[in-house]
Amino acid sequence: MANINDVAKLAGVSKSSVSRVINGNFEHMSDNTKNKILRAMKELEYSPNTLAQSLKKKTTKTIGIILSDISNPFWSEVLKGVQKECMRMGYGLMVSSSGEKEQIEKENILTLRNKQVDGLIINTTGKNTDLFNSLINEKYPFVFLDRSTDISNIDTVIVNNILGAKMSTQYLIDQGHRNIGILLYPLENKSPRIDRLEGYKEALKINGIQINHDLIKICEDQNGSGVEATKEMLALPTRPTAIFSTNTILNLEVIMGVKKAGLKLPEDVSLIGYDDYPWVPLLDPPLTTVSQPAFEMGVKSTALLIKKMKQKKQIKPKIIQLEPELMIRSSCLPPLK
Amino acid sequence: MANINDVAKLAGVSKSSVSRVINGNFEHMSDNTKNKILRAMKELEYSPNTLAQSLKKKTTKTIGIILSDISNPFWSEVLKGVQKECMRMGYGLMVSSSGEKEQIEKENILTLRNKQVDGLIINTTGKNTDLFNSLINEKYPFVFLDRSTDISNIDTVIVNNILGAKMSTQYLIDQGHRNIGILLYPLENKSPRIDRLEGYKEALKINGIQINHDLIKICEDQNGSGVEATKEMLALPTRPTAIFSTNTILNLEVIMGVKKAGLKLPEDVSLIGYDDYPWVPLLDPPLTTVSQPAFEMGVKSTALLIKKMKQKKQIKPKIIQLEPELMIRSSCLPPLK
DNA sequence: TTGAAAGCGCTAACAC
DNA sequence: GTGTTAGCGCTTTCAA
Repeated sequence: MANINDVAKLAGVSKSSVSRVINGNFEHMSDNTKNKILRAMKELEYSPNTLAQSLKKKTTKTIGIILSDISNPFWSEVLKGVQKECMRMGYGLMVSSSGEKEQIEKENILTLRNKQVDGLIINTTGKNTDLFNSLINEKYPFVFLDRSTDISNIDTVIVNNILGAKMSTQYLIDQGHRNIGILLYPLENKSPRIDRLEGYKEALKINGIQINHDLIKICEDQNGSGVEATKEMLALPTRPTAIFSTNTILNLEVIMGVKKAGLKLPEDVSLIGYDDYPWVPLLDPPLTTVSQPAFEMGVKSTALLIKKMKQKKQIKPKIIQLEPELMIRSSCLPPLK
Repeated sequence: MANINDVAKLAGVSKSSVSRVINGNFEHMSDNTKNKILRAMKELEYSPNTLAQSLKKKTTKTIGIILSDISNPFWSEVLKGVQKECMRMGYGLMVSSSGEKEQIEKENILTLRNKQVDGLIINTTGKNTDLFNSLINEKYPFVFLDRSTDISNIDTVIVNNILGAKMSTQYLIDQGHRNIGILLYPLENKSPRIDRLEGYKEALKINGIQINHDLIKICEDQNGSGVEATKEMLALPTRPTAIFSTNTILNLEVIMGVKKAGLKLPEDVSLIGYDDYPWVPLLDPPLTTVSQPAFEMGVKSTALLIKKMKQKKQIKPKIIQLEPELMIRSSCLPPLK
């Protein structure tokens, strides 16, 4: 691979001049010099070493994203949006995944930072508060995606999860349901989970329905736990006539759980899931779900980060809240009398 | 952010010594010096600038992947495997997507190369032969993933697509089907598509079934074209009693197409799809598909690339061929008499 | 309009 | 054991 010196030598000029054409600073350059350099570059198939440029310019034109769980198809869709916006803006993208582990999240952040990426999109585990505070201190640009933390004043792209849960719970209530179960992954510090439970409770409260804690199931993260949880819930004396599932994986496990309990969907029990995909309408039964604008989340968070990186002086952080949408299909029916 | 000079100054030593402890070359260093440096590093919260290290060491410990189409959930699964193996081996990962465009693929490759990533995993559009040849010339390490090209002697991770198509076509024939339709995206130079058509034809041939070109539908890439293609095929005088779909997106479109044609799956027409996911068994009907080891493809291609990068002298390129598996569910029935 | 020289943050050969 | 020095490939003053 040829370098700037090779080009300079071949063109018979100094490397400063070559650098000028690399960076498009021709204004005061003779056409002759310029052409000589251009020709030499072509001949050597030269293209500048981005690493060296970055070291000097102190910017890599690359951002990093840290996902909590790359397994969830929801994040693939988000990633697609991130990727697209990066491409459009001429940025590179480094991807990593924390697997919901605080420690790995921390390492990933540190590694990416050392690689000098210009900014970070973080779908945080919700912990690591100290680290985030120190990033803020250093004025290192980052945005939170989908999940916020206790730390206020961070640019964030988020979906209205209270609304999503409220809408779907209300929809079930409107159909006549009173015993509505909800399945969640452990709340920990994760705002979407907390908010979805909150929205569920709010809807019940507004409608004067007592909260039954047996109908709130916290499933273990990641291992088919939703199937068992569903069966347990359906074995309850106060068996729910409807279930609200708060995660893509859980949606599938609830469907399996209901079948295993020997019950029929939606005749015996109604179901609303979370997140929407092209295949959801083709499930048996076609699932009513809360749809989140995943792709848009990716695009918006990237745009927000890039904007933040570009502005020299601190501007007031922005919280972009997107709205979920209830996709009504045929997995809900009024309860049997 | 502190740099190596700050540490050296604070510890009262030269930066060579600091560099030594960064790189773990303590053997001949006094404990005293070492401790002074360690303390200074901690105090300044120092961590080395990877960019500068890379420029000097001529290796970035980062690889790049170029996907043809990040939209397909299949690639999310592959990416998961790539990500995991990168993590395990201490490599960073840069992700880009060509959207099946030759020109964008080329730009992506060039950009990543300029960013000095140590190697590339390429799920190629199948064109860009000249570029690949020049990479080979420069001894720049890359592996092909899922698709191969005319260029021989490239490390490649691939799935046996002929077998996948043959297995599923044979399965349909065994059920008594003779009129079997196949849906494909444009073959262009894409080996999996070519091979799947080949496998389909081979199975027919072995069983003495004449190929009917009306039953081979090439759908336009990416726009619901599969729905129309299915309807057209089902309107044929020699209407197929079974359909073989060769892509995740097409699977869904065929299901929709059959419904729109007023036909029932699997009673009126059997269907085998390609690629498997947790939600496939929950579709209506539970879909029989050819399952590809997507995650494993990601892991294996990464491992192969890293191995290739590490060996100094050229070793004979390796083709890793993985096997697909037919996941039999209930979307196929013997044809009506 | 162009070139010389310093320096981005680090490593490594060499000298002591 | 430790420091000096040159240099990775580039950009950017500054001077000519």
